[in-house]
Amino acid sequence: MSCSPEKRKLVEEIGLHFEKTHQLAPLAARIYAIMILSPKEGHTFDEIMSITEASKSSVSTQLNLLLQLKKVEYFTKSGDRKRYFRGNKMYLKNTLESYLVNISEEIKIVEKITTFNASYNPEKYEKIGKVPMIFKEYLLRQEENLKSTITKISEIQNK
Amino acid sequence: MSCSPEKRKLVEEIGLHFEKTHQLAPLAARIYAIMILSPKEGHTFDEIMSITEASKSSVSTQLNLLLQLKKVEYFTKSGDRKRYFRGNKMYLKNTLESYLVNISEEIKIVEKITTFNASYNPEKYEKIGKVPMIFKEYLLRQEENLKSTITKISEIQNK
DNA sequence: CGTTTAGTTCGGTGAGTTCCGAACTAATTA
DNA sequence: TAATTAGTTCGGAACTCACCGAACTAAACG
Repeated sequence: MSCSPEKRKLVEEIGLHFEKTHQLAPLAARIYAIMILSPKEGHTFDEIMSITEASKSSVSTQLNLLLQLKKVEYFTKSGDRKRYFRGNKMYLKNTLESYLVNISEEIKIVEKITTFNASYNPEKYEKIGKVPMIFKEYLLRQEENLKSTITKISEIQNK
Repeated sequence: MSCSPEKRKLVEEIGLHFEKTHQLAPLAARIYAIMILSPKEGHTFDEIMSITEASKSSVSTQLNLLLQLKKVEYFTKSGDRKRYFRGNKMYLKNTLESYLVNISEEIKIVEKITTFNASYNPEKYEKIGKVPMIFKEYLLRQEENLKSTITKISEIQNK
C-alpha cells in the first residue's frame, strides 16, 4: 500500500487546488493529484479506490473523465489484466496550453469591452485612459511567456 | 433606458466569462458586466432589474455581494433617494491582485510537489528532469509581470 | 461450464445553489 | 397620517452535482 499520511495530506491540498484551476469534481481532482505525486509507476483501480476511499462507480466515472481529458493515461503489463494509471507525461504542457486558451479568451473580452466603450461611451472612455491598454499589454506579455515556456517544455520532452 | 441589443449580448458574453474567472453566480456576473460596460454614470437598482430581467430580491442579494467583494461601488445624488451603482474604479487593479494571490499559491503547490517527488521518488524525479523547474520559472516571470502591471496602474490611478 | 477479476452502467439520493415571490422596513412625500 | 419609494429578508421551489450501491458485462481462470 503506497500511501503515507504525508501523501494523503498533499493529495487533499493539491486536490483542492486542481478543483479550482482545472474545474474538476473533488474526487477527480484528488485522483489527478495522486497521479501527479507518482510520476511513473502507475496505480491500479483498487489502489485509487483505497487511497480516496471512494466507491467503485465514482472512481470509474471520474477516472474515465480524466482519461478523456488526457490528464491521465494508463499502461498494462503482459500477463496482468489490470490497468496501471498515471499522469499524462505531457500534463504540464497540457496545463500551460489550457492557460493559453484562457488568456486568448480574456484578450478577446478586453478588446470587446474597449471597443464598446470607445464607440458608445467615448467621453467616459477618455477618462479611464490608459488602464485597459496596460491590462492588454500585460495579457500579451503573459501570452508570450506561456508560448515560450510551452516551446521549451516541448523541446525537452520530444528529445 | 440604456440598453441596446448589442449591450445585452455583450452583458451575456462577459457575464459567462466573469462566472468562471470571478466565481460568481450568473446574475452577479451579469450585473458586474453591466457595471464594466458603463464606466462612469452608474445604474439604479431598477435599471439593473430591467436589464437583467431578474427579481428584486435576487438583484438585492447579488448586488450586495458585489459591494461586499468591492467589485462594485455606489454613489448618490443630493435630492435623490436612489443609489447609483458602478464598477469599482480599482476593479482592474483588484483583479490583478487576485491573480497575484493565485500565482503565489500555484508556486507553493509546485514547490511542494517537487519537494515530495525529490524525497519520495528520487529515481522518477530524475527522469522528469527540468520540466518542473521551467514551470516554476514561468510562474515567477508571470508574478513579476503582474507586480509591475499593478504598479503601473497604481501610478496612473493615484495621480 | 461456473467463478473470479476488472471494471461499467444505471437509478437514485442528499447537499448545495440560484433564483423567486411575499412580507417586511425605513425613509420620504402628499 | 396614508401612500409611495427603495430597497431587505425570509422561506421555499427548481435545478444541478457529486457520489453511492446494485446490477451488469466481458475476459480469463479452474
